[in-house]
Amino acid sequence: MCSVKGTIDRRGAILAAAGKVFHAHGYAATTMEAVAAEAGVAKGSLYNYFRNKQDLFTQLFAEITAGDEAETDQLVAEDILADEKLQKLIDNVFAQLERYTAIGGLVLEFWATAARQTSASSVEPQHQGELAEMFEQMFSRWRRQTGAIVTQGIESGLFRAEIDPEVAASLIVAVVDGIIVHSILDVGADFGPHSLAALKRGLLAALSAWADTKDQLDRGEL
Amino acid sequence: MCSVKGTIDRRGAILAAAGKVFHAHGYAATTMEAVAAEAGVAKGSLYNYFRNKQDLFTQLFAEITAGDEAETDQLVAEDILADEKLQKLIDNVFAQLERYTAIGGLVLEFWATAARQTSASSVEPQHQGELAEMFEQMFSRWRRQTGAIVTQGIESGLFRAEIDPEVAASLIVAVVDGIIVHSILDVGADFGPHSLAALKRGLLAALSAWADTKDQLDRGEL
Amino acid sequence: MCSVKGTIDRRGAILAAAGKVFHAHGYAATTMEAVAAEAGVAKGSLYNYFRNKQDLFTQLFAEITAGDEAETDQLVAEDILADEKLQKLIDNVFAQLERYTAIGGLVLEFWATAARQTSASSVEPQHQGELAEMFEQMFSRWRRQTGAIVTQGIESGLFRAEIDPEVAASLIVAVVDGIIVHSILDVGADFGPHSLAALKRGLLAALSAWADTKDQLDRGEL
Amino acid sequence: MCSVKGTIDRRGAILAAAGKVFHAHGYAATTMEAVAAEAGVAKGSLYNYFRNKQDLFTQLFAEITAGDEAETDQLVAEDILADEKLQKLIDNVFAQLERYTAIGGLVLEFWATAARQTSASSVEPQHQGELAEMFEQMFSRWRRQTGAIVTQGIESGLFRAEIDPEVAASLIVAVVDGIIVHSILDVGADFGPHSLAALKRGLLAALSAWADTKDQLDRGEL
DNA sequence: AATGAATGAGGGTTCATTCAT
DNA sequence: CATGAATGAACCCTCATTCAT
Repeated sequence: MCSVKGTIDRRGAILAAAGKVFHAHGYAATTMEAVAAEAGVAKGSLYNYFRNKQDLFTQLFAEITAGDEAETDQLVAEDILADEKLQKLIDNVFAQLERYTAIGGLVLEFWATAARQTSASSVEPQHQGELAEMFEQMFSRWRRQTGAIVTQGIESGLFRAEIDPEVAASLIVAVVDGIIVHSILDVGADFGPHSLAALKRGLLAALSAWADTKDQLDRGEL
Repeated sequence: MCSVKGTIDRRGAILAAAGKVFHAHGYAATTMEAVAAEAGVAKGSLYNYFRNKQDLFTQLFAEITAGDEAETDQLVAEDILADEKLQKLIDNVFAQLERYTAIGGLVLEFWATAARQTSASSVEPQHQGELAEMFEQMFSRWRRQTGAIVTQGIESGLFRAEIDPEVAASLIVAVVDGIIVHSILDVGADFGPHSLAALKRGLLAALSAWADTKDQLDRGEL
Repeated sequence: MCSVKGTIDRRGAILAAAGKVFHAHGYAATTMEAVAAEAGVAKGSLYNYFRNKQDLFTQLFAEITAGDEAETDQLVAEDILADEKLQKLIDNVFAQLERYTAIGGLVLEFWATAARQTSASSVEPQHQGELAEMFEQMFSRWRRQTGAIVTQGIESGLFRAEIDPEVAASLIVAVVDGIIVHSILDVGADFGPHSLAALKRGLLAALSAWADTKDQLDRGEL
Repeated sequence: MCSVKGTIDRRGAILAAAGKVFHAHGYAATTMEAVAAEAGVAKGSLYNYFRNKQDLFTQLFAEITAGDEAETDQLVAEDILADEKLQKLIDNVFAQLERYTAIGGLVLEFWATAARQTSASSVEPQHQGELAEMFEQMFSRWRRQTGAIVTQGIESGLFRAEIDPEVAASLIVAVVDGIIVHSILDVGADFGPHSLAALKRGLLAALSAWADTKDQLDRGEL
């Protein structure tokens, strides 16, 4: 409405381009020129929307992860059994495996490099902190939400009472992230529907109170 | 014998320095100058031992992972029960978590960037191939060894017969690597002895034939 | 017209600077920094106009030799006697001796080194091929044009019929280039107007049919 | 006698190796390491025999040209006709064309680069002067000897009296060097026996007193 | 806002030369 | 004399960032 002719969403276009290029080449090997070319704008224009390369990356990350929190919070609040919730949670992740893989590579790389730096570099530490904080938040939210589901399961008697929800959440998140990482690394492991089912079965087996689980098994539901 | 004092292990010193600097700054942000400084040698000296930066990295990786295969193969061949073997395997990994963490960041970064690419970069593809192959081998060995243990467990009736050893191995490796990654990223999750025990318990619960597991649980062994 | 003042010809300035510096120091001893300094631009700016050092050199060569072909072709086509044509051709060369001397050193050096090689060097063979091809073309054009004049002379009865135009052209070009080389090397030989006249006289004596030449000699024209 | 076992001529071996490598790669692209490898000695050993790279090159040049002077002086002193002498001189050069080609490339390159330098370079100018002087001497000797033959020819009435021996010598040397250069550059010109004969014929035609030459032509000797 | 030429610090790598053994 | 590891100056080239238009 306010954008009449060619006033396309430049910022969006740049972010989209950045997503492609960062994913294709990694952070270090991505040049601002390549992003500009992919976005169809001039190199200098990037700096009208983003302070610098790191800022571009940070905002890209924010863009990609935006919306995840709300979605998952909604799932946590749904009125279904905890085991089903957990399965849905996992299904959701794997349904978006591609997206997570895309961003995952960047997270890994970025963390593996700049974010860990203590000294060095002419990059202003401020920006790094921004990204580090975003990472931290993403993971802690992820654990918190998973922990909530586990707690629900324990409270409803579905999961074994002696389970520590925090520990369980950490481990569950670790499995899922491990799979994502293996997918990113494309390391030979195959995570098709078969593996996915096995994963869910295994997780529930580990979490479930025996009777219930056994019943489910008997009913052939797992 | 005649070379005790003066014959310093320059190559070793450089590798050690490279390990530190790579770990601290990541691959891209590590300068050969920094490595040289850390090693206490001149920049040019690095090239007496390593063809280039990539070669230094590759050989560092080889150095760090050397010995792992034999050690684990030995474990696989031991004459103990599969569940105990699996626990030992995991214990081994976590006992060396620090070492894996050190190299892990580099693996992640490297894979997340250069290794995924076929085009780009002026780096000779040969070296990337070398490293890629080493990665591939490391992971596939890791899965193979884990799978062997799972198979042993199934054959001895300890683990449920319907388990696909390959799938199980992939998932187990994924959990473990997920934890390593989380450790690398230092993302807020705590993987102390408590979590470790829970992990082992959960894994065995997911793998075990019910009766046996239940017995063990009854005996309070898990 | 609207760009009179500010629109400096950066590329031209760099080429001019490169000409000076290459000529003064030779290819190998010329640093991009020196060229940049001479041109009054930053080091990095060179790479906005030329892909690399070789490309700069190649384009410099192309720039210098541009226009020669057309000019000489025109001479060949003129409606004057072959012996006069030949003399004009030589006069032209020597009138531009300075320019040929400037570029000649580079040609010699380049050919004497990199261009002879197929292996070695990290330089992309493509560029060398480019330059090698330009050299080849320059020399073959040179011979072709000279050969055409000789043929004209033979056909008109001015030159001896038993002369092989190709051989004669090769030799004539060799003399001229030999003189250029000696000038480049500044090796003590003096090629003033006196020598030039002697050269032309000698050449025509060697080429001419006896009767005519003798007549000319008798008339004191040579 | 004084060299019993392995005391081979190290210096000679190095020079031979240097000749090969310099010829193959040119001065700039030749590394001391490559020379050492070719010679089968350690890099450091080169510096026991030669002060530095330039010195090695200079001494190589001296070695190669040694003996030429005496040989040609002998020819000049022989008791044969001047035209035959000239032909022999040329024959000699072309009989050794390969050797001259080998050294020629280096002369050209060296002159084209280091020797012309006025400022710059950390190389001590002293060495350059040495080489420059050697070049100068080689060419001036070459002209002097040729001039002597021309003078003999004039005095004996074989060559035209009005010829300036110095100019003629300069031109003759220029032709010959031109051909050498073209051979070095391998520029498409073919200088087989046919061309060689034509060259000699042409030269004598240009030099010769008419009657004599005509007689020779009539006798079919040219 | 958009552009893209200009910048220049910095990185990886080479190699002539030295010197301790 | 022989060796070859060590050195470090220097080079080519990249690319994030700026700024005049």
